[in-house]
Amino acid sequence: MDKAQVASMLEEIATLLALKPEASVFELRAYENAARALVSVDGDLNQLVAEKKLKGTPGLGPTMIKRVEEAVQNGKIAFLDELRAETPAVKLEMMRIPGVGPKKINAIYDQLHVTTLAELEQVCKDDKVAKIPGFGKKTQEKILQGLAFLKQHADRFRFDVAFAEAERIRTALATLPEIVRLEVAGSLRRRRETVKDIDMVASVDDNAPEEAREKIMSFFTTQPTVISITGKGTTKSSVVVASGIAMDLRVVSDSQFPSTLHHFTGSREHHIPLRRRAQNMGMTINDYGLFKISEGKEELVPCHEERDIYAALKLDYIAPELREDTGEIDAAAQHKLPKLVEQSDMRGILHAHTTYSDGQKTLREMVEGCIERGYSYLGITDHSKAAAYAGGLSEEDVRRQWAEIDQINAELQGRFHILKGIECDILKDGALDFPDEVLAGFDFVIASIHSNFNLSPEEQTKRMLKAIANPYTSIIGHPTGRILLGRAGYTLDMEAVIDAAAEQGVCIEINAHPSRLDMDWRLVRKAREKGLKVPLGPDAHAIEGLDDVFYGVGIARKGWLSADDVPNTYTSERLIEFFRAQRERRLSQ
DNA sequence: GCCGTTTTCGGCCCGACTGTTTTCAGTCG
Repeated sequence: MDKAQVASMLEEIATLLALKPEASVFELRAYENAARALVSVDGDLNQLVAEKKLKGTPGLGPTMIKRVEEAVQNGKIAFLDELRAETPAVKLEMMRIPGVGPKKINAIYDQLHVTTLAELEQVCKDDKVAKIPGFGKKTQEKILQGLAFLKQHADRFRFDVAFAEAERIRTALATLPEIVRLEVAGSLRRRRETVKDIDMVASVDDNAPEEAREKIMSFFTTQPTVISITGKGTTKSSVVVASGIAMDLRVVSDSQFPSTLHHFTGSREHHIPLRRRAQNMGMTINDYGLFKISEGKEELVPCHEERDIYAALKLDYIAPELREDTGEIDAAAQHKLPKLVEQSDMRGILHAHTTYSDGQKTLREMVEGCIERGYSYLGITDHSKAAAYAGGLSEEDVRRQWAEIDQINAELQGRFHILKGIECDILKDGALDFPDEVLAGFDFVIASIHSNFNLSPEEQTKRMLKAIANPYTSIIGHPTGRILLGRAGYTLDMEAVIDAAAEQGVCIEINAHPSRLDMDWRLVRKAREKGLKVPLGPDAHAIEGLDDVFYGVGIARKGWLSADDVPNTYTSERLIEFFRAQRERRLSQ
């Protein structure tokens, strides 16, 4: 039983408590808090429990510790089982319908006794839901729409999909002279790997006439990518865009813009301690501003930018990517936030493929793509021979590629440099796919798993640890193999992997492909704390794939990385020396 | 259920929007 598993059990308790009319909302919140507290605790949970080290963790009181211990020792929590037993499964399913919460669920259940979502759909169609006191036609229609939406989508979208939709509309809106400031907010601005919807905030001049807002909203709701309008007013409008993502636009007076943007950027988890801090300082925050409370009256604290809000709370500016309540507020108070890596820090590409294996472009074309984008080096990493499905390179292919690299490097001397790399398969037993004498010829080696995903967690971890122990391994590629919204990835003990990599001085990449974003930012954070270097790999199979670095930068920032934590921000000379020293140190161990 | 430089009891973030009502409950972020 690991932390994530126990945390999800605590979350389930919170949800089930929400469905119990007599339960206290504060008890419920205590379970939510405990779940999050547990995830961010350091160390192996079994060991923490055995050594009684959970005591003193904020958010984990005596009851919560008892629940966690029970989960670890018995694999279950009796209280959770009790709640499950007394809660019909359909109530949990109904929680996923937008606009439907515990109160409505209980009312529908008590009055109509539905046992499945299909039955719920039927009683809506039979006009029975609208007749429940406090309900009406619109609520019934909204439930039907929500059910249809649930059927169509798993209700989350990949970052890149949502980002592209948001950019289309943002660029269009930016042409309106009425708009003073315009920003994407929400989880998209925080660079979450998947998002539920898109939030956008625009401002108009404080003295702008009502027509200005109306014009903006009409323009917004008639964009070509809008497939349906779910709400239209002068302060907020909601639409669904082509890929099925819901999108909200809020229009506020420019003086309110920083507060509104901040509010809708979230996260909710970040805002809770921030508001508590404000309260302790005699202030209050809402989406219209920051107010000083004196003698019962609220006095606006002028904020021209988001930065001013944090400054008024005696905090360094907290970048949106960090607003997840994972210690950023304390760090900001103590001036200990890192200077986050930026796209402009990136000097070269590590992890790209060519026509030698499964890439679509030649080595030379990939080099040209890098030069056009202002990069000064490319670490080329085609597949090794075990990846037969991807045209993995034989030793002979490798030597042929090295010859071409030497030739192009000679041509481009002083302007651009290609590093000889390989994405070498980690075989089932943890050995690498080339013998040492071949591996020694590469400037660097990315070791990745592409087969045997279904080993037991123990075996998979052992396999990965063996690959890390190989002195020629420079970087571990896409460490969990997950495909966002597609597959979970192989199960292995990532904390053990990070510890081993830290001990041996091996890097773990952030695979920047938007369907992977692997390693996960929560793990990046842990890797940084252990002192790992984390390169960004676009895993490009075509020229445009080089641009995926952008997604990786977002994840690196969410993992609190600075430029110095990311080797491909180094100059090519420094990077080559970094890999050389890494190998020398490991061979001498 | 958790927590404490005003507190071991009495708080716990806050406001808008929607849909239903005619003054408000529920949901959301």
